Amino acid sequence: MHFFNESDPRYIFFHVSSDGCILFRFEYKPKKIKTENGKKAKKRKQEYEDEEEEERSTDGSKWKFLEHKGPVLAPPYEPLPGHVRFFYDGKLLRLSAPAEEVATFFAKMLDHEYTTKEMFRKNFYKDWRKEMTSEEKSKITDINKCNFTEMSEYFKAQSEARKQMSKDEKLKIKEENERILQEYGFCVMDNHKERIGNFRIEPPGLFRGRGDHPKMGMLKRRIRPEDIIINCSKDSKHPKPPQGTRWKEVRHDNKVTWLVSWTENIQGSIKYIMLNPSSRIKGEKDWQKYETARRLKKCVERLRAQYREDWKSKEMRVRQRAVALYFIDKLALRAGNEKEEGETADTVGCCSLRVEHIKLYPKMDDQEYVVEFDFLGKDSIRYYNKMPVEKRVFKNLQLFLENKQPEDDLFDRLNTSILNKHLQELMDGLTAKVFRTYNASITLQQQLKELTSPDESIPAKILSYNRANRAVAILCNHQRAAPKTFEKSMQNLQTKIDEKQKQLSATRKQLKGAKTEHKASHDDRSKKMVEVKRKAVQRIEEQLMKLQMQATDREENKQIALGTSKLNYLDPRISVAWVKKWDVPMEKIYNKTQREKFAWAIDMAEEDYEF
DNA sequence: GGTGTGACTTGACCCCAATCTT
DNA sequence: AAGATTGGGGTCAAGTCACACC
Repeated sequence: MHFFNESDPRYIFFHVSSDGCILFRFEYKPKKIKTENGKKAKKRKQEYEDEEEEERSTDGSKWKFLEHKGPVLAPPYEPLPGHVRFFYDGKLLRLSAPAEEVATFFAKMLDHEYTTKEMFRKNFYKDWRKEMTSEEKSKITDINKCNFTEMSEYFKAQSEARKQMSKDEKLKIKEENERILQEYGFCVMDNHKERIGNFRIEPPGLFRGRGDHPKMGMLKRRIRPEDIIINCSKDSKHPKPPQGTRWKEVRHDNKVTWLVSWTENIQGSIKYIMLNPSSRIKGEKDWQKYETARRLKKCVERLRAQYREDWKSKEMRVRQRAVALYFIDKLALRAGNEKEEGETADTVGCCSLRVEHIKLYPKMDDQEYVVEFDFLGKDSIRYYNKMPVEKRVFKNLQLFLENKQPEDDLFDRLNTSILNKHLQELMDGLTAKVFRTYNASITLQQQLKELTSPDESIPAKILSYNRANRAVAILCNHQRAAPKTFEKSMQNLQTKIDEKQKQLSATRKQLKGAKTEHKASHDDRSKKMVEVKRKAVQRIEEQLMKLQMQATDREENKQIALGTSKLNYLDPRISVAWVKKWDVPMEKIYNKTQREKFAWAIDMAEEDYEF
């Protein structure tokens, strides 16, 4: 059997009226499997299509046929060569293989700051001891007496050697990776060959949580076939476990989209292997998400009026819900589920805000009723913002704060489940996160409208696009650490600009000279010269402008990450429409992967698309 | 309601290969 | 050819939300 490799998605969609809102039913048709030629194939094709028309009905099944090769397991541990030594308390100590493996995890991280953190060291040491022989346990009693430097040096040398490999060797590795990708990186789901997202099982190592994580440094154990659940069709060719091993389970659950799962030992949560964002199943979901956000657009004013009304409610519960919703809407905060204390870093979202996270200022500078937010959100990224709010919100907040300690919940009568139940009643499919999607997308659309000037150049248009994107990223608080090389790369760019500037003035001077000469001689040759110089000036001006745009863009982007909003919050059809409207090449906005992920939108949206 | 679990989306950061510069 | 830079992909942690069960 062989497959199409080029993706040429086709879509069918229906409008379904519900509650005055238009719903879409997504029917995404990526490439078909190309089977044998001839009548038989034609007949099969017809069968597939007949099947497809009736599929995705009401029973919640996600697929009918699923076949894959299973995961790629982590490579087995390779013991260190004899010359790499470990010292305890200054004395050479030969470690057993299991203890050595865990020690190498630590050694590999030695240059990272977190290996100096007490919590990291403590957790590592505790888990490391579990891997030691009783003899090792009795000898090694203090992690501070462990010397991992030779191991660390060895790994550094290894990675150095890898960099120094010849072209041939590198090519071989590349080919091998390609082979593995071809073998394990694709599956067949309902007549389509689809790319798998993460087909490699996570290798063992030391857990590194984000922020101040209580479990940092713990051993993330090796996943064996016996830990792995395979999900595929009964009538498919089941993936084979490695010789002499067996899977934990092979199941055939078409109510879920994952192919492989296992339970991770740090939090005890389940990890999955799923399809790539370019797949039908992910694309449909993505489309659906934006359609829900568009339905919110249609009723958002009604909901806003409602929560403003609720600020006056005599029920505390309702007031809290209404203020929280106001924050979610206005500031694009996340819902804020409760978390188990001591299991994860201490971070919050809207519903889990605590008294200590906000400060109220009846007056601040020339503004009234200012709320200052300062808390750690997802991934322990700090959210800091000062916002003037309406008097009624302010008064409510004062009320919520009464008689509370800093560590008490701000919204003590509210959680995400209550909030989402309420939202569900207001609009079918509405949850807290839809507001983020809606506000992000609507902001992009508005900003694009506002910032794009019809007669600016393509680079200027791209700057406008990035600025619109940036407005969203700021709204959603998508920050990044300023790149380590930021200052330098900025400087380099500035040098380039200075040089261009010099070049420009030199060329301008030449143009002037050419003009004078032409005035004097009036011959063809001097006329040509003027033209040549004029063109040169123009070209250099363009180059200079492009550089300046780039510099502005980069500077403004120093601590802002655009990727997350682009990938997860912005209805791609807005961008596609914009690109088509202004004749900006699609590649300037979406790279190859993004174009694959958003193939449905590129296909669907015309320049008049309105979110 | 409260709690636990499962499935799926969102998120920042790291690394490396491709590309650009010297 | 070697070194520097950068974009993009991969990684895997950390969210959201639905649902089952009591």
